Amino acid sequence: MSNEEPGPSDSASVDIDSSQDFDVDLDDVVLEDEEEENQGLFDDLLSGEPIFENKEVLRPSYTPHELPHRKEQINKMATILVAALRGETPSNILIYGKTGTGKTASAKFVSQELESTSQKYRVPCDVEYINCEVTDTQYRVLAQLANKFIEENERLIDEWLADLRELRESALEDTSAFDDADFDSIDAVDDRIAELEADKAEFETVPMTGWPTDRVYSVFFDAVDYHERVVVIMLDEIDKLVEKSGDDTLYNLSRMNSELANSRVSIMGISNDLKFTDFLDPRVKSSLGEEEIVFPPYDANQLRDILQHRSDVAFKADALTDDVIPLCAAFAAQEHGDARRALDLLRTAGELAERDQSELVDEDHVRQAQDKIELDRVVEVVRTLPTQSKIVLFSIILLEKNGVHNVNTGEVYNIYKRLCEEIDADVLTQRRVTDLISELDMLGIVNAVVVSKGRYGRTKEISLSVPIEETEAVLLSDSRLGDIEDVQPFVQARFDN
DNA sequence: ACTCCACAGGAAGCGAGGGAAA
DNA sequence: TTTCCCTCGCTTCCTGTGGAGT
Repeated sequence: MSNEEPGPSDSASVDIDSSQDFDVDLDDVVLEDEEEENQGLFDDLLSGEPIFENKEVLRPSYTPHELPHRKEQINKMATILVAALRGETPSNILIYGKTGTGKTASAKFVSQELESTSQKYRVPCDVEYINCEVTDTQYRVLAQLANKFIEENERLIDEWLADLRELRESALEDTSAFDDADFDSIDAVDDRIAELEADKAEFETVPMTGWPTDRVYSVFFDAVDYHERVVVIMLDEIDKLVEKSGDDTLYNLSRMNSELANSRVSIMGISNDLKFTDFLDPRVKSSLGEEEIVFPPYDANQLRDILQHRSDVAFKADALTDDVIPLCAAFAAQEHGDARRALDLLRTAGELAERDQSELVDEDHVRQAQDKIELDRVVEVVRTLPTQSKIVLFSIILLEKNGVHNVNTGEVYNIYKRLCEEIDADVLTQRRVTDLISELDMLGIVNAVVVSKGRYGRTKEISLSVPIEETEAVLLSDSRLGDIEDVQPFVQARFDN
């Protein structure tokens, strides 16, 4: 404990010092060279009456303290999880609902409440959150959990050690300190301290990769079972985990309880996909789905409520015209009642209004925001695509630009091969290109439908579902694809065949 | 009723690249 | 150093298939 204190504060002070030095340097430069021009660069922007009061509450990362229209689901979760506070194992829970229906927000809210209540009543209870879209293999889930619990155990041991040392100090002066404690001599306390320190030294963090999975499992198991507690493991986007690496993880987690001596584990799965349990082993399915909670999509009225709630905090009074919120709600309701989308729209509309130096957010800004969000998403997705996918997408664009709609896989592959030769990239097999096209389909960049043309075989009919000019521009900004100068020959070759 | 196209997409497995342990 | 282990992108080999043409 005592040796920790100087450490962080030391390094922190160094950081501050160095950054201050840096600032001073910068200021000097600016003052010398460009005083005039820089004056007022931000002043103009600042002088416009800002529309926002607190933009943070419109961001997806913000967890509200109140979730309108989700009382029922939250109460149900709480009634199930309250068992944890009595030291019993809560039933496993499965939560279903489309994106932006408040699943994650509600679950996080409940788990925060659970943890704070458990502290109040001094019942050991931990909630661990894992997003399975990021952590999508058994190894990684177990490793992440293991490390979190090791960290938690170390923190606990430090706490206990501090208590014990305090007890030891006071006992040295007056043995009556042992009256309320579990120890009756200094030696006993010393033994316990030594024991805890040995335990702490034994913990080893799990590396990102390298270990056999069963070893990770046993480290995780020991870390959880280190002392008495109830553990709730929240697996967000659990369907992604099952899709990618099967149900082994869930099987292992759900049968843990029968082997744990001190602690109890309960799983809370959150899924976008109502049918993902179809792929599960029946045993896993029944144990996981002990309790199911469904989050229905919000309707336009509910979305309006939510937006109203947040906008009261987010915007200055009277910054919105009357039709802004209903319009955001209506747009988002079309997108299967996605509240995240609705908030995004509202925030972007506000930003656009701010950029216009307008004092009011109006209907027009919302419509612009609708387009902007979609375009931004596409640009970002396309920009970060791997090179091979970019080449495939570019092939599709070339065909589309030359008036060939509903292209099939074979045609795309032919153009793709020529492009690869041109820019000296590896040529992948058609099998692989099929997969890349499916990925583009899932990202919503193209639309690929399997159709049968009878005598003329079965293939995918592929069409672009994003604006062609902008997408092409993004692709050409890639250094490798930028080399392609004359594209005509590629498409021309197609008509020659 | 049967054929047969042009693929879709599953299964297995390879090899490079991350890393750990002996 | 060698030997394991996990992950990822990819290939090879394969079986499956809707429906126009016959």
